[in-house]
Amino acid sequence: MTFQEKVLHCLTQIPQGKVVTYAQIAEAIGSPGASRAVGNALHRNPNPDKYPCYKVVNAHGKLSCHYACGGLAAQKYRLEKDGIKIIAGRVDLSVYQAQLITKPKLI
DNA sequence: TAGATGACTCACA
DNA sequence: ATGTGAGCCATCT
Repeated sequence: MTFQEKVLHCLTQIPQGKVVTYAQIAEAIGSPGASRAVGNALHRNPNPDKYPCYKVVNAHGKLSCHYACGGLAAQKYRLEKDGIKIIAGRVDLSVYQAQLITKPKLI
């Protein structure tokens, strides 16, 4: 399982109405600090339709301005549709940050 | 194999 | 609050 596979798998584990940060994913897949690499994996997301990459935000809860699957507007739209309130272009991590209990390595 | 790149993060001014 | 600089990891060229 490649790094990208792990990242994508984590995306499928994000509960509806929640979001996660890049660093969170990196830590969940066993590579804490690889937040940048996570961004890379999402950038090369092979199935943007299957993997909810729009649920991934940076450490400040802000949406990625480089989101390539419909643009920032689409990302915001999907998040709101998931029940996530966007405030000033960002989400309230203290409320919407999900706990990534995903452990691809153990499965 | 080495160097450059990026959807990041943290610390400091 | 905003801007800059350095560190980080996986992938690309």
